[in-house]
Amino acid sequence: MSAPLSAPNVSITLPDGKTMTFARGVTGAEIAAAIGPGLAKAALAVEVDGLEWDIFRPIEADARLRIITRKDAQALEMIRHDTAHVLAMAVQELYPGTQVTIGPAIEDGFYYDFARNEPFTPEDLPKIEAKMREIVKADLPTHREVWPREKAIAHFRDMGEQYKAELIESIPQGEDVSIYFHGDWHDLCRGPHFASTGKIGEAFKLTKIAGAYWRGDAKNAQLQRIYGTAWRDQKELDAHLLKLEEQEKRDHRRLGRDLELFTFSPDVGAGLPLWMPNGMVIRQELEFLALQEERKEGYRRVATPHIAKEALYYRSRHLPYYNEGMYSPLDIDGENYYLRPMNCPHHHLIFGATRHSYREMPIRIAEYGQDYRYEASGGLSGLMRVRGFCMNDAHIYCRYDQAKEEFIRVLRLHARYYDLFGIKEYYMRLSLPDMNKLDKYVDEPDKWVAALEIIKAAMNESGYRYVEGKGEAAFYGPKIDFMIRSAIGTEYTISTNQLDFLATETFNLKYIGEDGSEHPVYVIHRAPLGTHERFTAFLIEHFAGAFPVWLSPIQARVIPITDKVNDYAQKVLNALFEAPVVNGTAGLRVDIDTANERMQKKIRDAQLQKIPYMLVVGEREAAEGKVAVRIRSGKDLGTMPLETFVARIRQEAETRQDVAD
RNA sequence: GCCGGAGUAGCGUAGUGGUAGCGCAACCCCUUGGUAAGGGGUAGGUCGAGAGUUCGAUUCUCUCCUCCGGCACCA
Repeated sequence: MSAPLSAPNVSITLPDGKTMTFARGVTGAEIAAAIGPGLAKAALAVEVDGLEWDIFRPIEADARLRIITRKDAQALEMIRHDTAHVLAMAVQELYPGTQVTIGPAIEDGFYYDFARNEPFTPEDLPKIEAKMREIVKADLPTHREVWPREKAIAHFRDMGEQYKAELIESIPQGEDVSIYFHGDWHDLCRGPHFASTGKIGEAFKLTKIAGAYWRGDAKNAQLQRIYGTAWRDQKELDAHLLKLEEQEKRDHRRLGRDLELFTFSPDVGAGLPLWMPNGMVIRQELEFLALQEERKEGYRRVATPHIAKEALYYRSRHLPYYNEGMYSPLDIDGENYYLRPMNCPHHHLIFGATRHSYREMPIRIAEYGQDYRYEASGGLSGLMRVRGFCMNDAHIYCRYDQAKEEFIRVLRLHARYYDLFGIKEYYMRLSLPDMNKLDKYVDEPDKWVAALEIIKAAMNESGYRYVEGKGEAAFYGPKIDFMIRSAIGTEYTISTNQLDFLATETFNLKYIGEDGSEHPVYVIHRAPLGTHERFTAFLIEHFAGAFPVWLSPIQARVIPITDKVNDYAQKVLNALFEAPVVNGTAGLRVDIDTANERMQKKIRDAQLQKIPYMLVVGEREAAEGKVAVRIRSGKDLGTMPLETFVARIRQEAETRQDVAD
């Protein structure tokens, strides 16, 4: 054991503020021993100059140390990684012959991938978890050994751990590898790990079983993955589980059913949504919004067919580059027709149908276009990922010198929409080609670079922050994607803004310049409201089904207290129907509940349907020409003249802005 | 597409080798009630589809469809 020495190179600040120093080569475990049993118990690890470090690795550099205790944020990732190890230990003990592969810490928890012929079943999870708790209780000590690469390969191969051996083989020759032991069980691992299995604590839970490909490649064998969640204490774990429950309540699939927004039928087909009357309201209001905003921006609307002949998709390069995403062709009189996966080719044909002067550029062609894509069956999810959808599409044909400014204008349109909906939880991704998979992208290096420069300049000038995503580009050019997360945590592209250098060639899209000759164009593909399907799915979750008044399928419900006031209630309803609304689908969407039920029951029903306004009318209101207004938060706004309420709800519908209460 | 799980009335669910219950919703009756479920009754199911095993299948087997959790895919 190293006590403090005379040539101190390593110093540590204890939780009480005191400093201790040690010689180089000391390990965190030795430091823990030196600082006394009380602290050693609290210490889960040590941190060196802000980097995570390993309690078993000799500290060679001059360094300032800090003890990591359970309370520290750094402890969390280590807990999760250690718990993954304990999971692997438990599984190998319970199911001999199971091979281990990898098991990292992830957001909220960890997983471990196993190779085993028999599938794990949901009933296995409690057994594995019980075994894990035994291993934690046993508090098995950890130690670290460094082996030469070749020894490690031979060792794991002898054990029958083919996957581990393969992993080590991918480490460069001549390098040593570290092996971590927890008791007798050991694994190739970079570390760091705690001093013993007992440090993990009790706040973990196995959550699900899944299939996963070895090394993330569908060509490889499929492994069995066990997921778990792990936290620093029970309180954190409980809070996490509660959060998951709350998120589930926002799931658009559940709310879509409860609020009768959309449905699916096996008789129609997977991924082909049926919009119900309530959902259609949202869809139409979104389209009205787009129509208004796009008119202000100089877009002109078109309408084009949902199918086209094979030749069009060869020309557009969809068949060479995007064939897998398209439905099989329809044979019509011996000729192949395809359901269109995108609207671009049709729009290009419209642009190409007439000659364009440089003076009239840019040309902005818009359509809420219905498309069909043969998405992988396993990827379908409610309205978030479908096979038939309607896109808020437009193509902007512009001169090269206009591209940057047009791109920025589209970004600003995005921003206006997002502000309107109060969407804040998103990020922008600059989607780039993957240089290792060049066959997925058209081979025009100079044009890729030029297009990228325009987008980057547009992003810098507009000041929007973004991340880069390799391998996310379209085959015809780079793009900015707007990324959101669904209630169950899956990430989706909700909107997109793309720059296309290819279409000018494939569709011979040109304008006549000042010099009288033809010049190429850039095409901006943009869908700030994405598809009706995905955008509505997102809005359902964003608002948890409680839409602002302008989007609410039913904006107000009249609730007569007794059938004696049904006539007056009907008068209230008619007044609302007749109130003019400038925006949207014109007129308010209201109904009346004349069921033979008590008012309390009717209020409850309206509340569950998340209707913004309940207008309770009884004999008092009828006598005074008033309505008693209750909002869905439960708040009672009191009695007000009918005209006062009409003015309020009209204002909300027209401004697309609810009055704060 | 791949691995695993699941489909019983509009929704949520119970159950069985001898063709099915319950709650909510729907409909009817009583009740005329002042801000989150009044009481009673009625109707509603080829138990996802097809085939096989069996005297007999919703139940067991197979195929398909659809959904769920992941993985892969997502121009």
